[in-house]
Amino acid sequence: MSPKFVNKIQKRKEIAYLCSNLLYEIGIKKLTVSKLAKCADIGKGTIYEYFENKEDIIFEIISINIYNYQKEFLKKIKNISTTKEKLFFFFKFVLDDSKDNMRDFNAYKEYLSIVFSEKNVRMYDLNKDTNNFFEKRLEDIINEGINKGELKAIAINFVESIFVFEKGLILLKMSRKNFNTQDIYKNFIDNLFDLILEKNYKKEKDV
Amino acid sequence: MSPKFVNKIQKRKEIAYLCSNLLYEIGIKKLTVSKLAKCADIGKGTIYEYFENKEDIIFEIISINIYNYQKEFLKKIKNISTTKEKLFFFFKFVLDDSKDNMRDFNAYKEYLSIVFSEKNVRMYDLNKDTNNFFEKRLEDIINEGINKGELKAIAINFVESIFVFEKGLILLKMSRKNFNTQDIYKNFIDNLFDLILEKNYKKEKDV
Amino acid sequence: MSPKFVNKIQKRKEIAYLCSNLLYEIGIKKLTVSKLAKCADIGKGTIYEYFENKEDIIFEIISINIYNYQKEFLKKIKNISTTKEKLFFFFKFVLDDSKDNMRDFNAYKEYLSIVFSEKNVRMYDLNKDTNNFFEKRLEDIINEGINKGELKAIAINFVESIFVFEKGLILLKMSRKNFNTQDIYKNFIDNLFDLILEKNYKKEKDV
Amino acid sequence: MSPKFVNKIQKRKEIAYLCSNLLYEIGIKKLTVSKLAKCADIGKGTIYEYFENKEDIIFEIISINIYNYQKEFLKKIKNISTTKEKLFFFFKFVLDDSKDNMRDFNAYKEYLSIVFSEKNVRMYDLNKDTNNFFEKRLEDIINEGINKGELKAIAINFVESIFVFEKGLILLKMSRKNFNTQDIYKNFIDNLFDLILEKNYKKEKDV
DNA sequence: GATGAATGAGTTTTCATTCAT
DNA sequence: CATGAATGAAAACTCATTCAT
Repeated sequence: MSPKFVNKIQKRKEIAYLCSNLLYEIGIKKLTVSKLAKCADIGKGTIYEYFENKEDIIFEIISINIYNYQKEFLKKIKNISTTKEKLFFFFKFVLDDSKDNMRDFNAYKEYLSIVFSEKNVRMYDLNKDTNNFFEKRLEDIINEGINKGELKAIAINFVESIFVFEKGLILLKMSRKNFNTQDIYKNFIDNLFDLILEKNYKKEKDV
Repeated sequence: MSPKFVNKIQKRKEIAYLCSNLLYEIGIKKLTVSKLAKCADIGKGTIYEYFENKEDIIFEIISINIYNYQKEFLKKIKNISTTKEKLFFFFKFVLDDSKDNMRDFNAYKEYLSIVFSEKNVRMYDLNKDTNNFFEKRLEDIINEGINKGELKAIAINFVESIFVFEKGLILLKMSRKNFNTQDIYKNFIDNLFDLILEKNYKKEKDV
Repeated sequence: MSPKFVNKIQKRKEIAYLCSNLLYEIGIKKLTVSKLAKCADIGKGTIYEYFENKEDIIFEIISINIYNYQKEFLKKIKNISTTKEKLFFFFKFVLDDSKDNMRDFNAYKEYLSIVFSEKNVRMYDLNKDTNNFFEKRLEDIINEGINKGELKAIAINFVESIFVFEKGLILLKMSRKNFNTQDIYKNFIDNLFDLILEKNYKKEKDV
Repeated sequence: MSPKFVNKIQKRKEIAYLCSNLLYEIGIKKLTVSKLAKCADIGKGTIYEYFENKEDIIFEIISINIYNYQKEFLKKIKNISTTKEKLFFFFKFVLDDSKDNMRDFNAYKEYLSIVFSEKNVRMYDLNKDTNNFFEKRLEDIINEGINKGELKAIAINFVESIFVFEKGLILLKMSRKNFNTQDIYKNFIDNLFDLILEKNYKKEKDV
């Protein structure tokens, strides 16, 4: 609990944050410690004052990225009213081709490419936590929809499948050139809502 | 019978086949041309007689793997009768933890890690073709089920979503330690069959 | 004196002749035994039936090139009448930018680059012989001019300098981009002829 | 006095200078980055901290050699009084067989072997600059001789030819074993001075 | 005699990590 | 604490030469 120790953790985050953009810009394969040091405007040796090795700093960068994405997610979803819109927001990550979102999407892609090619326990754990976080958020959305009377009670059974479906879209978008996720999402969501939307809401939509 | 002229294409495949296990065992990151040569029991230079570069041999290994998997898939699915069993077989890739299947699964994981971290056009193309192949097979399965009266006609609308769902399971299994795909699959398939199975078939099941 | 032995020498020349163009086209640095074999339409191993090593075949190619150039030189110079024209023809090698001549010029450039970078005795000897041949030809030209009364007797003293001057032009043309040898040659030859041309010839020219 | 910041340009020159001898001793063909590193007593990787690639360090070595030669040339020529002696000094490069001079001569030979076998723009440019420098110096020598009344005014017309002649001697010395340049030079210079020396100077000499 | 398949020594180059200052 | 200079292990790739057929 010495202030020195706190500073170390703080500085770790600062450095990682500064390097955040670099990762998704040039990709992990071309990322070097030299470039990271230059990007954070510190010496190459200083990197090793705060990080065990290259893997460590990459992990920190990705952690911060994910943490920020989650924080942002929670903040923004508050302002969304209907369940359908919330679901759409949940899928925004895989639907939105804006520069900002693609930054996050590509960062996640780099992240997965590590997870797939290395047996990195921390990365696996981080991924599990992230998955759990977002699956929980999806559950929240559905539960709220049920409580508000928008959705049928059985909707809760679909949480898992919806979550998996989103992962599938992610994989396809990552592994295909110019893969159109929007159309597939629309088709999916229409079929889904036929099953889980409460009648009065459906009618409103039809009218 | 003199080896004066070697069938280069044939030898390419032989070498790639011999190295096939190495790829999924040690992963692309630790794969070196030296190791590949040793694994195929040939000289380092010989690799370059048959492959342009390291990327070329990796591509060949993966191509062969995928090609063999597809061939095997077509052969085996012929002997399966019911639609439900066929679907299960379609998902076998992501459900079966046997050594043999994990070999293929891990090979595909290595493959995706390349696709994610490099901008390799051939890899993207191969991926597209493979995706198309399997989505088509899924369509065949569903269509057959409809024609045989097992499934409702609307089932065809679900092909895309089922395909995406499988991809989602793949991503999750690849990025999570000991991820249990079976339970999720069962839940998904039960919900799905409630929607697309013809009544008489459902009753049979219930009885 | 067995016919087999004669055939070997003959075949050496045939192979070298076929590869002659390849040398100046791609340069010694990029010349490989594989390419040589392909160019002569024989097997790589066959090269080593007729040549000791790579250096040996390069030497043979260059020898042939030089030999042919000399043969051609002797044939063509016969049809030239005046001394000035003969001298011009002597300098043709360094003045003529035609494709054909540049082929020979570049071949000689490659040749010198070997002589300069390796301590190859045969190359040195070949070069000496070639130098001697052409210096002798220059002497012939000048002597003939004197005998015909075109040149002053002292002209013979300039043979060596003229020869060296030509080498200087060669070096400059080889080591400079778009080096204009013609103007320098004209200037040189005019000054020279002021000194060595017999008066009556000079007058003719002035009138 | 901390070595935290090394003057990269300075160190470049230092390394290149240390490797200078190696180049002319073993020649470019046998020069490897490993040997260069060992010669400069640094690690192989350190070479790449200061040079882009192998070509880059070779270029630096040669540049330094040429630069030093020019500096030395200017310094020494100041102390020479007569034009004839100055001319002799100008030709020293191709006449002097002392170890020191041969070092420079061989370095230039290696340099030309690169220029001849590669299409290296920087090398071409360096060569042009060097040529221009020395042709200008030759002009200075002749002009001075004219101004001092040693030489006839027409001597200036011979600058170019003298320059080319020197290049010819260089080529011959480089491509011939034990080529005697001195005799040829003497013959040349005597003929030349018959033409361009002012009468009183000639008489002095004769007397 | 002819051949081309096989090879491995040798080359350039990269870059995570160390360590003296 | 901070640093950047130094490094060498490791990697991809080349190609002259050998040799079994």
